[in-house]
Amino acid sequence: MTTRGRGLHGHVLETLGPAIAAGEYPPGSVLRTDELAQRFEVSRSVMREAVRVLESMHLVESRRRVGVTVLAKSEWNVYDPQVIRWRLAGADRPHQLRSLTVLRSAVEPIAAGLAARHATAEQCAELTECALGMVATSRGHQLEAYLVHDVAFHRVILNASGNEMFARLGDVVAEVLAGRTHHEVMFEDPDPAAVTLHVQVAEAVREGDAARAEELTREITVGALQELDILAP
Amino acid sequence: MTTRGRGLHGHVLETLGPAIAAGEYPPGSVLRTDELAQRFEVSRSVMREAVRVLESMHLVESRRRVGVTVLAKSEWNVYDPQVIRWRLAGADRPHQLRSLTVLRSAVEPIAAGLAARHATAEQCAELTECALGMVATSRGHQLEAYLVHDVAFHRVILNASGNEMFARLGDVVAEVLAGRTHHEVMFEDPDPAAVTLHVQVAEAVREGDAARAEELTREITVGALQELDILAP
DNA sequence: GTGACATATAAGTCTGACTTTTTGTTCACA
DNA sequence: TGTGAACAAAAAGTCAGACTTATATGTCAC
Repeated sequence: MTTRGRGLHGHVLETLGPAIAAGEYPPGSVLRTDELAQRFEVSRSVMREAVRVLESMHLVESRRRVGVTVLAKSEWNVYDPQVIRWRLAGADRPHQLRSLTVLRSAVEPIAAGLAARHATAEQCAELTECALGMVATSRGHQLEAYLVHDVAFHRVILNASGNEMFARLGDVVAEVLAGRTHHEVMFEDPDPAAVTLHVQVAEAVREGDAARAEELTREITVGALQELDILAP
Repeated sequence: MTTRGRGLHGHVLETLGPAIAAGEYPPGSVLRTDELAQRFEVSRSVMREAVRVLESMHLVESRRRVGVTVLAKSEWNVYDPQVIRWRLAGADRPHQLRSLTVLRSAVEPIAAGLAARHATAEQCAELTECALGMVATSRGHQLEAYLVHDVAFHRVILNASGNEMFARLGDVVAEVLAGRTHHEVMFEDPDPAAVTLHVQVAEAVREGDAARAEELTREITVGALQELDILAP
């Protein structure tokens, strides 16, 4: 699925990246390019390219006479989709999933409000279609099919907001929703109330009712927070 | 300030990156590594490292027998701090500033609410200090000094939220605030009402009043939206 | 027009030699 | 004993050149 492994340098990244993201090398650890090149059985040039990419993600820092130093987590480019994927693949997964869910809860209501203002007729149609798809697959253990429509729904909202920063969070939301279905508690059919909320959001967007779209989406994200026991008492 | 230019490859990036981010090469444009290496008077290895970094930002895609293709803006990693800086430095600046301000308006109120719950005593003290600094410099054309305190204030809020995704938006907010002071309308002293709001947010966080901190911060961000004529009628 | 094949092209890879920066040590001198 | 300047070693940085591989495109037979 995510195994693109474009070229040798890509293969190195897919091994070293997750390892660093999982915290296998504590901050301050020092690696040497030559040694890494030997370990991965690639030439120094290939290894250097991989290190450059890790450096651009602020996962490591390369300094002369010292080596390649692993940086503290607080330095990482945590919005880099690849970093997010690497972290979700490792031991940090639960923590990462919580952070992302909180981010979602901040962004999506505002995005829905904007979508109600800016959505095109086509986007409104897509949204309704997604919502109907969710209703149709909400019973009878069709969790995978339901997930597809759920992800599509939220993607349309984020895109329709007209804000490029929101639009680029589509992958993040997809990852969170998939995580919930595949790894977290989600044995039974989805909550009927949540399904209804999605239908109502689609309605509100179609009617251009920004305030209602925002409020309804807030209810959806509050539900997501509660599922992870992130309370708001 | 931002001119780190670490190594030759860094110098290449600082020229090529902004050019691409500014849209000088339309999506689909094809560059050749050898040609670029000649143009920048560096070896192919150095050029390749630079291309790899641009590729990790999804600004370009490198394919055999084709070359280095510039990707559509919708593919870019718009949360990469370097990409944000490059775009802010170019013709895209106004558009970028608007996107980021909308993002701010979504995130900061939620972050303030969380800060009210999670802030340490030290963070509360810092916050109060920042707010007082803002008050002290809010009159008499001390715009630069005011900006320093303003940026610090919002950084503390984002950090105190305890959410790493929010915390990493500190640079973004700093950039937006600096942009407003340096390039946009900001000839006179800051709005006294805004200053008061910051003081009140500090209060609310200190008292652990999440709902009030959130609401007051929302008022601040709504003000920022209005300054850019992003209405909410 | 369709499909198999050949060819040219540009990225990808490897190697080895050389340069540059920086750290840490050593040694002289106050 | 402490200070500092010179020195040596280590690791990244840079370069040039030869070679490999994938692939877009054109060619030809059918």
